[in-house]
Amino acid sequence: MKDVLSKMRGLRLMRQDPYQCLISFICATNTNIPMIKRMLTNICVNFGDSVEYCGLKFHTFPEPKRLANASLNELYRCSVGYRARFIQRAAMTVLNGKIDFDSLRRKNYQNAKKELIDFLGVGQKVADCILLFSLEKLDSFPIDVWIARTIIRYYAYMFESELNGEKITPKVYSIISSKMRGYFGVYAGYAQQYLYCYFRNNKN
DNA sequence: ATCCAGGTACTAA
DNA sequence: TTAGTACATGGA
Repeated sequence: MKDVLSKMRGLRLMRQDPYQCLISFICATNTNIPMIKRMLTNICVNFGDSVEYCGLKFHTFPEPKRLANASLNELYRCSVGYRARFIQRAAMTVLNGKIDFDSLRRKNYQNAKKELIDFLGVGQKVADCILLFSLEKLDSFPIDVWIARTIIRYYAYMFESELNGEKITPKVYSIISSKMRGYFGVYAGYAQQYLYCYFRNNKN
């Protein structure tokens, strides 16, 4: 960690819009980063508004209303596959005001996480990402395949062989999560980001 | 052809 | 509660 910190110094978390973060990470399940970018670009091009900035054209992220009213067939054209249903439902829930991100921001990690997992298409990992990237829960420690490999390689000594291979079952997720959150403390999320970026970009 | 990718829902023990 | 399995898509 000491080595990673010095090499990645300056890496920072942002406060992404929670709704955009929710939709984005619903798209991020069981696929790869280039594909995620493609899905989100498609969503913006198909449903967002076109704007011009510094002579360049962009498409905004569509408002909840626009996505909630999109048909499944329209969503399929964004190459989101089986996620179309989840995206539609999530947008509707946000539109209806059935989820209040500002209140989640005031709650602690555990309670906020419980509410996020109520979304279809949102499990522990996606919830942890929203908590860390949008809701200021810096003690959230998202576990994807890459951070899992890093932990198995460098932190396996902390576990009593509860890690069956590399498969992140919900149970294994909980075990790793609580162990890492306990170890790194209130800035566990920053620890996760530094480890993730370092070991993903350097492909060790 | 088969596996994998910033996992999750569903079902049956 | 906990394992097995299906899931859309596209690249390797």
